[in-house]
Amino acid sequence: MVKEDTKKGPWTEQEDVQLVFYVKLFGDRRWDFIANVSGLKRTGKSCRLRWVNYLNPGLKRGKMTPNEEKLVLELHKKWGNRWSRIARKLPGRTDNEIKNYWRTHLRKEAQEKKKKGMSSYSSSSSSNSSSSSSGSKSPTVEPTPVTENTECSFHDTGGLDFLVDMSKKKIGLEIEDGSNTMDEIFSYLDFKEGNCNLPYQTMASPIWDYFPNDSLWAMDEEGNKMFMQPMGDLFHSFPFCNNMIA
DNA sequence: AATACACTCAACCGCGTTGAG
DNA sequence: GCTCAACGCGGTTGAGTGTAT
Repeated sequence: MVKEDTKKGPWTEQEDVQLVFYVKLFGDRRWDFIANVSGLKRTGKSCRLRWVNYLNPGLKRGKMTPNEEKLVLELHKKWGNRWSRIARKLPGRTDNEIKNYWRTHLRKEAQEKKKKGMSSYSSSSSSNSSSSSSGSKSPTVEPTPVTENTECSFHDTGGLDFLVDMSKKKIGLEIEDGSNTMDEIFSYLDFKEGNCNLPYQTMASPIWDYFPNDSLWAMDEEGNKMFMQPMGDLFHSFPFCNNMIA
């Protein structure tokens, strides 16, 4: 199906909020479905990309740590440009982020070291050369444990500033500084790490209380197939959504 | 202060894979 | 087994930003 007037280019704040809302509602799998029901004039592909690379609350932002850098080098040496595979070993980092990082930082570095005849990669920028695995050619490099409690977690590094600002301005959340802001936002959306992948059927989310029982689903003309009604306007029927984008 | 150049990263594109019908 | 739509991945692009001259 060819989508007419599909939007491209940078995402707006409202689109982001809307996408977060619908992913929260339906999980992060059915991207074409989400693209359709959300009313966003985006392809499912575009929605997925935006979520995976930017909106996902599990993302970690900020500079790569020396350990992460080292791990990327090790894994790239082992797997080549299998970015998504490498990304799975670095919690909170996306394939796109690692790919970009590699291209801008590490590729040059690795090439230079190769020229100099170094037999294995190791991060020169890593001051942590005394790490227990230093010099090891072991293929199983333990990733630095990256948790939401580390100092440079996504929440703490000011990701999604727009949501923060918007929350301050439009939701009325009282946020004093940068800490906890995203927690507050996602908490507000009842959207915490760890349950964002839940299929909507199993989400014990009060968000469903908002839905009228018979407004989401309808039968097709033959009456033999249920389908989800377009919900572009439904987003606006939630009080807090209107508050957010008003 | 203005300009050029370098860098970063969000987003798009094309293609291969997967799974439902 | 075949077809087609959706998904996921890797490569690439280009706008925005930073830095050097």
